[in-house]
Amino acid sequence: MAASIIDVARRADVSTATVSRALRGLPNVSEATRERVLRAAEELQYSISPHASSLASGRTGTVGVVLPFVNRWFYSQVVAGIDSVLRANDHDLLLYNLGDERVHERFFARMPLRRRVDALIVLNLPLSAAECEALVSMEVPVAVLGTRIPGCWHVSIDNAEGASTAVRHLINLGHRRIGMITGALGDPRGFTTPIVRQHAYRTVLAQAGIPYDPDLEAPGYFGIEEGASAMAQLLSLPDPPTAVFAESDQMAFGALRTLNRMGLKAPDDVSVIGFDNHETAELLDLTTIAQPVAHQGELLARQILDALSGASEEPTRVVVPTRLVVRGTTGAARVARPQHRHPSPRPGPEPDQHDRTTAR
Amino acid sequence: MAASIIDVARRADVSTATVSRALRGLPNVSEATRERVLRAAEELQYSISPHASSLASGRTGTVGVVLPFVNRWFYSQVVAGIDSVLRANDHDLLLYNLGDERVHERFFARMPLRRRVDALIVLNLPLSAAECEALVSMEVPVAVLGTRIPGCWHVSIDNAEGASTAVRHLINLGHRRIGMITGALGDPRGFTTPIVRQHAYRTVLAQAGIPYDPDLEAPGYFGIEEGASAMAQLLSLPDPPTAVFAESDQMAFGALRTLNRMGLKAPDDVSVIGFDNHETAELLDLTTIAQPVAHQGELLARQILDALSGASEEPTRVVVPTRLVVRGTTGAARVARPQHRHPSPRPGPEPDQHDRTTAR
DNA sequence: TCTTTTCATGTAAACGATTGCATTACCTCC
DNA sequence: GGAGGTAATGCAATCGTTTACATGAAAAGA
Repeated sequence: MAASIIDVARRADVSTATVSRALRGLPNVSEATRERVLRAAEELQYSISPHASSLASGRTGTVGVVLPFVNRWFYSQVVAGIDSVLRANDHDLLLYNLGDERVHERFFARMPLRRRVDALIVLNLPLSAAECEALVSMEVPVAVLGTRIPGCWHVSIDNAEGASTAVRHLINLGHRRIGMITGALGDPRGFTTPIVRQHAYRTVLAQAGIPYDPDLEAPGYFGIEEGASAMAQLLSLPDPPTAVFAESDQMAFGALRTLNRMGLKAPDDVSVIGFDNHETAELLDLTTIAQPVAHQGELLARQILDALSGASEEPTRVVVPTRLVVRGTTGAARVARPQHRHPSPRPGPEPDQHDRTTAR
Repeated sequence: MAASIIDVARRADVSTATVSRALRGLPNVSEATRERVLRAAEELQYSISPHASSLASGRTGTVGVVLPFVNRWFYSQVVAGIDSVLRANDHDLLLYNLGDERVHERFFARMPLRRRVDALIVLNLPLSAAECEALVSMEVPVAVLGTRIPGCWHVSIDNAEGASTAVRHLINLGHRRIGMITGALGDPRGFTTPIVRQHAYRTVLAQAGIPYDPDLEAPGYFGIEEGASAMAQLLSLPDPPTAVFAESDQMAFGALRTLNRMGLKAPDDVSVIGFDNHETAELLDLTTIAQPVAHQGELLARQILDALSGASEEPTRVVVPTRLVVRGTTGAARVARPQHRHPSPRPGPEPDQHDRTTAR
């Protein structure tokens, strides 16, 4: 049977109140007493009962993390970032994986985290208005990545900027026929990231005077396989793109595989740029837009800790920069192919510096 | 203020005891009453206080997962597997990332999970004898992956079998000079996986009559970068290997990168085989030993649930099979190079079937 | 009709901490 | 030497459940 605070109190010959204060390092405990308590606790191998403690104090010392996939690189990276900060501040991390649609529904029907966590971190979850409200109604600080929820702390990258940089990079290389592999779902429900990126893609093309062609947008749903299919779809066009912007590295990987299987090469046949700087991107020599992934997790955790400590009263929003990383899958557009009537001018020298270029 | 069980009791005009029973679906509650309680709870948006509940019942409904890295593919897969099973059985998952050595020490010094979880799942952690004992002394069921701890439930693959299959595959391709990129740490502390694989490598070579050469074993510490260095080291040997077995795909990726940067190709110059069947392995066309990763997580969770429900009294051990997946990075050994005195015989036809071969 | 069972419900004591308030002892200062 | 202040400690209520036990009513058996 594990020792309780009463046992410690008896052994140190003080009241349980004093034990509680001594153990938590509160003031108003004499040095002698504190030491006696500490020793007693040590000898009895006492460890506090977190449940009793939270029941009495109302604090749980736990932060819930709700996300759609633990097993994808991006999320596991963010979780690692959150964990490191939380852990350093003596908080626990309760993981909620909402991948399955049924789990998702159940979560919002039963609100199992209510009263169980001091705060919530929500990662890239498509949420209905009612669901957002349900979260807010838990009356704990909520920090959000990707999704926009009013009244919540917020961390994000500048998606418009990142996507624009990617597309501009391709244009600078002389490409005019530029496809995009999008991640957009049917119902975004507040998960605006893919929409923002897609919008940036269209805007930049328009600014460059390139006409809009809906056929050049293929859905890849943020998956490798789907990215591969999307690329196949783009290549089957009568006038296929010479460059493709995939809004996630995973989809770009799929795209590269498709090229590979069709005997084509990047960047000789098609330039490919991704988004994320996934750990595998370097291996595959993929040009991409890097975002600080684990760092965003750390920021979320810090926001939460500040909110909890009262240091941050009002929800804040922090935007972290992205960075263009030029590698081997993007290159100058080839001179016009036979079916073009007017050969396009030889592209000028690539204005982006090579490797690790910081955009903006 | 959230409603408590007392509010529900008042509204349904019963005692809190009855509310508790009705809500948990216990017998001995009349249908009429149960319905009344359910409605009252619904109307008040009541949700139970897990802390009060665990304090009173002694159960926490939470399983702790302790691991060295959340942000590596392997672990995030396992966690996803654990999560799915736990979630389906209404258990929560408390994540403990022990990557940092200091966090590790603190964990065992303070045992923060004591009294906080009903059970523990430990993934591939190098643990000292004292640490193992500390875990066992928590007096909750413990399920372990990779590490061996007496008195604990256990899931694993047959590492000896898997590694042997990998090395045999290379031998069957006619290779005689076979290197290994090992993951072994200085102090394994019970994390025997790399040792077992290394031992299998040596044994199979010996069985094939190939003399042991310590220079052919280079440490890669399960990392990409380190795998890359290990490969560089092997290639710098006076008589470099014609094939390399990396005991993890990540290290194999690093190895491939090194080859690539040196202008060499797999399998033309060096054959490479990995271990894990990492999601990226297919992309890089890496031959590897596949293990069911998420599935092992599910098994661990199921063992724990069985232990908790009393269905499994004694710790059990389940071994899941591995499978050789032949892809493009392994090929027949080239005929002997100039410096060899006697040309080795032309290798016979590859006995392993191509792609998706199941090894035992 | 009078036990004996069975079933539904209530009573109240845990569970193991935290914390507002009261108390005591000891200083300090006039 | 008494008033007032401060620091250390104790008392006891409280947090929101669960659950052993008691109770009473209805059903079953004799």
